[in-house]
Amino acid sequence: MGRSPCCDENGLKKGPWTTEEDKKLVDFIQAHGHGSWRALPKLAGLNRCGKSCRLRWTNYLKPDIKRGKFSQDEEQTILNLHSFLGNKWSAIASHLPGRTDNEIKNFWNTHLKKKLIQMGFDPMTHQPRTDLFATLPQLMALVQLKDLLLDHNNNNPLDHQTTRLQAEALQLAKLQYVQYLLQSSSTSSLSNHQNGVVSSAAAADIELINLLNSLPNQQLLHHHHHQFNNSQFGNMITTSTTSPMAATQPLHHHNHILLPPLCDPQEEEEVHFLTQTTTTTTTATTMANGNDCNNNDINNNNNTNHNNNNEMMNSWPVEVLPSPPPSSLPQTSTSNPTAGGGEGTSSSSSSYAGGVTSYNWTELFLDEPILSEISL
DNA sequence: AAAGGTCGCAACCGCACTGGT
DNA sequence: TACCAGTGCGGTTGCGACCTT
Repeated sequence: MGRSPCCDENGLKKGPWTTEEDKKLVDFIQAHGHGSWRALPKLAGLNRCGKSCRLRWTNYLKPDIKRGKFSQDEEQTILNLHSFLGNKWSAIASHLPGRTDNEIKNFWNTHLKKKLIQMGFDPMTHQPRTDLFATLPQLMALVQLKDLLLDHNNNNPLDHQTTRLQAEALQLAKLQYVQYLLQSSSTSSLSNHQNGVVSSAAAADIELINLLNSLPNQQLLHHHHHQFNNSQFGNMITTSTTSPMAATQPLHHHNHILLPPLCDPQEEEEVHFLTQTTTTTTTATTMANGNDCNNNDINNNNNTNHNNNNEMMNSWPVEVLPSPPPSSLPQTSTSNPTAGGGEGTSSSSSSYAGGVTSYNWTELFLDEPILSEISL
């Protein structure tokens, strides 16, 4: 069970590989195979440890490695597999020819996880998060939207009613979040902590906290003359970040998340889109549908709410597969991922598909009294 | 133009597992 | 059975590129 000696013990080189080193490694492996990775560096004339050589070869230099952007199919495959394999990157990679576990892991952490969070899905379970806190990105978007609409349509300063609603919405959100923290501390989060495991669901919370931190402080304080007390909000953040989770998770700061995008945010023209909208209800619905990145015909959306919900799902191709049993959700057990849960190749299952198709943002929005009030 | 911030990816770290002795 | 080398794997970090102010 001994650990491999590390590179720094022998003054071996670390860090980025040069083209010369790459060439030495490739030439040697093509001529002799890698054999023993530990012996390889000396034989190949490299001042690196074997582990570093192995990583460089498997993650970058191997001839069959596919590089470049992930396709929609690949993206969907990753989502499907992750929904029941969890962070078993190597297992996921085995279903994506030419892609390495490292590359998939990076892609997940930088793109797909954010995407799910923005949509209100728990990236750990791939299920919709029904607590109000999970809907905060959309709630904030709605509040912002109200501002935009008023500014655009009336060209007037914000009225008191709007700012009051903004404050109420955030107060409600705050209370909901505190309740959420209390509940979760006695259930999943706590058990995860006890196991020394940091759940991605809680990581999602941190991301949302950051979102909260970035959005309303400026906006509300700017418009609301401090009716919504900044220190109150700050306390909420402080409370949350003192949790064991927060202590172990880096606080990634993200830019504003205005809408739950299903398309590439870079392709969205949010301001243009929003300022063309004439009613809040329409916009909330469109936000709920989320996928109309290239659709400027708002009136059409207004008449096709339900259809668009389906289109939303279609915009992100989902394999129609049976849902796995709960036990096959990502776990931290040490069981072999290939042994349980039926890690099939073409017949694999996905809870993700079921979760998405049963989820309706419109209902979530309009069932909230405060949001109904805003949308009137 | 420059400084600071953010993001994405390559590489590293360290634990876990396997098989040989 | 214990030890050790080799390897697999998931989490984390460092840094360059790009973006924003």
